[in-house]
Amino acid sequence: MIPSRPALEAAHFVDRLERLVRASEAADDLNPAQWEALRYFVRANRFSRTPAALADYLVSTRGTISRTLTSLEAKGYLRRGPSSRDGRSIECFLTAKATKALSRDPLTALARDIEAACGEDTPALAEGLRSTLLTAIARNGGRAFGACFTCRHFRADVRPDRSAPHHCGLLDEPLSQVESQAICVEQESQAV
Amino acid sequence: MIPSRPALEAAHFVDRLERLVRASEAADDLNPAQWEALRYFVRANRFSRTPAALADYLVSTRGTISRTLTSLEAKGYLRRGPSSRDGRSIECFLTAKATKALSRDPLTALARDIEAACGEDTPALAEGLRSTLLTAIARNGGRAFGACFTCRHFRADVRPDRSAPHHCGLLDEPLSQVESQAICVEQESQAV
DNA sequence: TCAATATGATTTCGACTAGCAATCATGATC
DNA sequence: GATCATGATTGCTAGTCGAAATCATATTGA
Repeated sequence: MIPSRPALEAAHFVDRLERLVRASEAADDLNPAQWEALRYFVRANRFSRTPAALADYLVSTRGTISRTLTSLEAKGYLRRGPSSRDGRSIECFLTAKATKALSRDPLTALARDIEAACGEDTPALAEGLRSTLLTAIARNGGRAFGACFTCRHFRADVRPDRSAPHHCGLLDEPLSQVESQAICVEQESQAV
Repeated sequence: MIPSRPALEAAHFVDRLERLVRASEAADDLNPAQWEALRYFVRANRFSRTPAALADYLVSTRGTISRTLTSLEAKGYLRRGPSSRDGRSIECFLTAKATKALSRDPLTALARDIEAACGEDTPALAEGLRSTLLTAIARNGGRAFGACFTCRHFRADVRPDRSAPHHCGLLDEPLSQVESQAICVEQESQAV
């Protein structure tokens, strides 16, 4: 199937926009892969802050990710520690330096441009891109990494604990309100 | 200014979509930069098929581009020759091998996903992205590289020659119908 | 229970890429 | 015609990536 001209143009624009972002990223002392790692960890829930999950998210290899994290840790953006859930696994935490860096994330500049250019049509654009992403991920056999609360294992308000009222049916763990908004490596769409 | 949530999400989706494309690109014997060079040259008009124009388009340096082109030439995707317009300049031509490679461009797969996901909203998505790109380029002080016929130097149907009826007022050159659709390094928006 | 297998993280290795700065040639300017 | 701007390339260096090997821990199933 040959895509229509608007579809081809849209793909080109995605490509060029991303290249502009990458050009800005080099200005800091972080490279594109390192930026993406920071962006991931700040949005990932506690089941998903591992090198392997990041490798899946970025469609990269674990070896490559390992070195990216070593580099981030050396520069003081990240701390690695053993996982309490799995003896093989490593858990990653962002430092205050990382949080500060994220406040000047070049991707935020792109978001501003989107808003300036699209105005009230921004939500429609976001929805179109979201559904495109899901289509593309399905085609490539990858994982969606959607928000926790959109998952079919999510159970809302089933616990008496007010600080963690929700529940993950897959991992059998309580979930706070904030956690339910985070992205999760295990997330699966509601629809069957 | 802090962007709205939909704007931030849209930016994230652009980022992730591009990463998926990059992951597919590695499957061929071309790397991302080489793919982008091929995509550029197949769409660039004859005033724009130079290393310097490509460097501007990709927001890269001429040294880097020079090496990318050397690599493409060694692999048989590209041919470099002297420019007839400028003794310092080099003109690049894609080979049949490049044309064939472009038919399996991973970015075309993205275009298909866009069309599958957005259906009749695809043109609206393309417009939103186009106007975002123009905003982003303006902010970064770059060049737009728009289609020739959208340029303020473009003069339609001013020549008797049916094979090249249009005219570029900046370079003082005749333009064919096909050329007027191509992207141009000199393109400037109509609006003042 | 315990061997076989799967998964998670890391490291080594080699190929490649990027940007910077220097160099050389040609064009444009005054 | 001297000076400066522009176009292309290359040496240098730092850094990136992926594949494969290695080691540790979990999981599975006979």
